[in-house]
Amino acid sequence: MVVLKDQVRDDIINVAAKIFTRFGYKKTTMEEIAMASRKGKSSIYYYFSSKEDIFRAVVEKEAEELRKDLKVAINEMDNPISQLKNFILFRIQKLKTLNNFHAALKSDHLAHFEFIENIRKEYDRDEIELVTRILKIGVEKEKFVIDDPDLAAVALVTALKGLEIPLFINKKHGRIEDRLENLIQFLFYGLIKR
Amino acid sequence: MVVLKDQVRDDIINVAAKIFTRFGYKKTTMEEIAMASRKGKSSIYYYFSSKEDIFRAVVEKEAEELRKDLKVAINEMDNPISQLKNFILFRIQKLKTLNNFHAALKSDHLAHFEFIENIRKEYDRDEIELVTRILKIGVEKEKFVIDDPDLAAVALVTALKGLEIPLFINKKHGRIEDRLENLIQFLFYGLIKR
DNA sequence: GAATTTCAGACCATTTTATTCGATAAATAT
DNA sequence: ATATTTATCGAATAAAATGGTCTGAAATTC
Repeated sequence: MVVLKDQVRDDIINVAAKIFTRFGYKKTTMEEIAMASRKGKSSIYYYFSSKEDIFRAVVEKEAEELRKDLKVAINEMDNPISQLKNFILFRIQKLKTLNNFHAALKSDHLAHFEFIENIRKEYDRDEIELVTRILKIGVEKEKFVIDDPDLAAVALVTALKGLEIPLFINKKHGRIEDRLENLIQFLFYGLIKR
Repeated sequence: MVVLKDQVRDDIINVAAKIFTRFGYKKTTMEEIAMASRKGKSSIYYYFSSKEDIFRAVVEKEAEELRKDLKVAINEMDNPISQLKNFILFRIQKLKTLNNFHAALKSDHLAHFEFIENIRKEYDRDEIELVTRILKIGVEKEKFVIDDPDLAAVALVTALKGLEIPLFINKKHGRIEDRLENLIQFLFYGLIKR
C-alpha cells in the first residue's frame, strides 16, 4: 500500500464529515462521498460497511475531538471558577461547530440508530465526570459550597442540555450567549464562598 | 380568496428560494417546499406546473432584483468613473448572495434547462447595455478614452465573467476582492484621460 | 507468480421523488 | 340556497435515485 489503509479511511471520514455537515445525513449520498474521495462507490464499501457506518465514524470522531478540546480548555485554567465558566462557554461554543455530532445527539430522524445512544451516554458520562472533578476541587479549595458535588454535576450538565434547545432551534445566536453570561453570574454568586 | 393568489405564489417562491439556496436544485424536494409553505405537496402544483417552474420563478426573481439593485447602485453615483467602479464591485458583491441565480448561470447540471439560456442572454444584454451607457457618458465627459464603447462594454463584461470563476470556486473569499481593487486601478489608469 | 489489497463498473432491490388525479372544502357568484 | 369557481389535500403512480452487492481486474505484497 502506498498510503496506509487507516489513512484512506480517515480521508473518507473527513470528506464525509464535510458533506454530512453541509447537507445532513439523508441528503448525503454514497456517490457524493465516493466522488469527493476520488474513489469508486464500491471502494467506499471496502472501508466502511454502510452509510450509517461512515456516519458513526464521523460522529465518533467529532465527539472525541469535542471531549479532547473541552479537557484542554479546562486544564488551561487553574482555578475551579474559571474552569467551570470555561466549561460552560466553551461547550456551547464548540457544539455549534460540531454539526454532525450535534445533529446525532438531537435529531429524531437519526434517533433509531443504536450507536447514537451509546455515543450519547458515553459522552454524557465523560462530561459529568469532568464537571464533578471541577466541582470537587472547587469545594476542596473552598471556592464552592456544594453539599453533593456528584449530584450537582448531573444537575448542571442536565441544565446545560436544556439550554441547547433554544440555542440551536432559534437562529438568533449571540443573544443566548449574553443570557448565558448572566446565568453564569447568577450561578456563581449563588455558589461561590464569600 | 383571503389572500391574493399572487401572494401565495410569491410566498412559495420565497420559501423555495431559501431551500434552493441552501441545498441546490437537485437536493431540494417538492415535499420540503410544500412543508415550508405549510401546504400539501399537491397544492404546490396548483400554483406551479413543476419543480423546474418554481426554480425558474426563483431565478427570474433574483435576476430581476440584481438588475434593479445594480441600476440603483449606479444611479447613485454621478461621475462615470465611480459608476464603473461601483458596477464592478457591486456586481461581484451581489452575485455572491444570489446563489440560485448564480448557480443557474454557471452550473453544468442545470444547463439543459432552456430557460436558463434565456435568462442568461437577457441578463447579459442588460448588463452590456448598462456598461455601454456608462462608458459612452464617460467618453462624452472626456473621462474615458475609448474608440468603440460598444465593443469595450462587451469586453469588460466578458472579462468580469471570467473573474467569477476563481471567485466562486476558490473559497478563499476576500483575497479576490483585493485583487479586484488592483484590477480596477489598473483598468482605470489605462482608461482615464489624464 | 500466488495471494491479497484496492478499486471501478455493471447491476439490483428498494426507496424517493415529481407529478397526476379525483375528492372535498372554502369562497364567490347567481 | 344553490351552483360554480378556487384552493387544498391524500393517495396513487411511474420514473429516477440510491444504498448496497457482485465480478473481475490492476496494483501491491509476499
